[in-house]
Amino acid sequence: MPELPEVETIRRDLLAKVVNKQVVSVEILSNKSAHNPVAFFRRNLIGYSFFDIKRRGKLLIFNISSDKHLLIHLKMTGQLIYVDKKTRLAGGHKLNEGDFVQAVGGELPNRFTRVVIEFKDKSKLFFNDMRKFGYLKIVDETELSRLLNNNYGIEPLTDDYTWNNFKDIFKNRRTSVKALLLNQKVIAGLGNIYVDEALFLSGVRPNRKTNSLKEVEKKILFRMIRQVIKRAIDYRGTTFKDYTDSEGKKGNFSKLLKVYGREGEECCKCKRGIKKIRLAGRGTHYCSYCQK
DNA sequence: GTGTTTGTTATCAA
DNA sequence: CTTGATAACAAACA
Repeated sequence: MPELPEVETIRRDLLAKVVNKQVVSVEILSNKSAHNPVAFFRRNLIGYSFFDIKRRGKLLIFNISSDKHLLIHLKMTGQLIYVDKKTRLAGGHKLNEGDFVQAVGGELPNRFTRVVIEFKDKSKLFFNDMRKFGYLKIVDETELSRLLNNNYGIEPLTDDYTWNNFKDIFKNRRTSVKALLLNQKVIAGLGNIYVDEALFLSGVRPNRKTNSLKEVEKKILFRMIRQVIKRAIDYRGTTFKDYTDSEGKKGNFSKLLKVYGREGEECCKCKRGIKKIRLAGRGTHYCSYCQK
């Protein structure tokens, strides 16, 4: 379940690993995963390289050394794992730490590998995706700006993330604060895990209507969202099930989660039980004492 | 066989 | 027109 911190971790890692390396081959093992005709997809990658990697919300944007861009969305179970020549020639992709999660299994490609991009230095980038929700798509400048302009709200780690912009997202809305924060067109990058965490850190119940939040609650939420996102990036993301970084390693933020996945456990503040309900169609975790 | 997991979109309703 | 609520998608696991 890669959200902003996980996608950002992958972006930073891959910047150092694949930028300015020429693509020499592209294997598409599942047509569903590449959202272009196969011939178009291969023709627009082979022979080119990526000169930069950007991110908007949970979407990765690889700038191709042409006028095009490779979009990669991991959705729920997507992974991008990079293996260099040395590791490949060593006869396997197992890490000493034994850190590969189950879905990777230590072997690449594996049965969930959908796309493989090989670079001139014999390194390879594997796109694994158990559930085939994720995708790779090559778009031109026009389509890219259309997508970015229409689908993404304020971005927590940029200069756009100001108190003025944040408080505006509550205007003229009356849904639950959980649904609001999950809406990528309102605020980009949060998913189920970090919404629950940010609301706990702010002492706000997920089912509160957006127009019921007091100014001070919104202010705390504004700060806590940025804080939890930053901390999670510092810890290289959260692995709850399938997420791994570009080396197949798990994220370290999992043990710092206060409510997500902790149904029935003691609240770290008040020692009462963490509750789990269904809200906005999602499993929702909170403390009914600490969150008002 | 059933329920559960979630990012995003489609669809329908208000 | 806008906004919201919900189903659907897909695959695996308990």
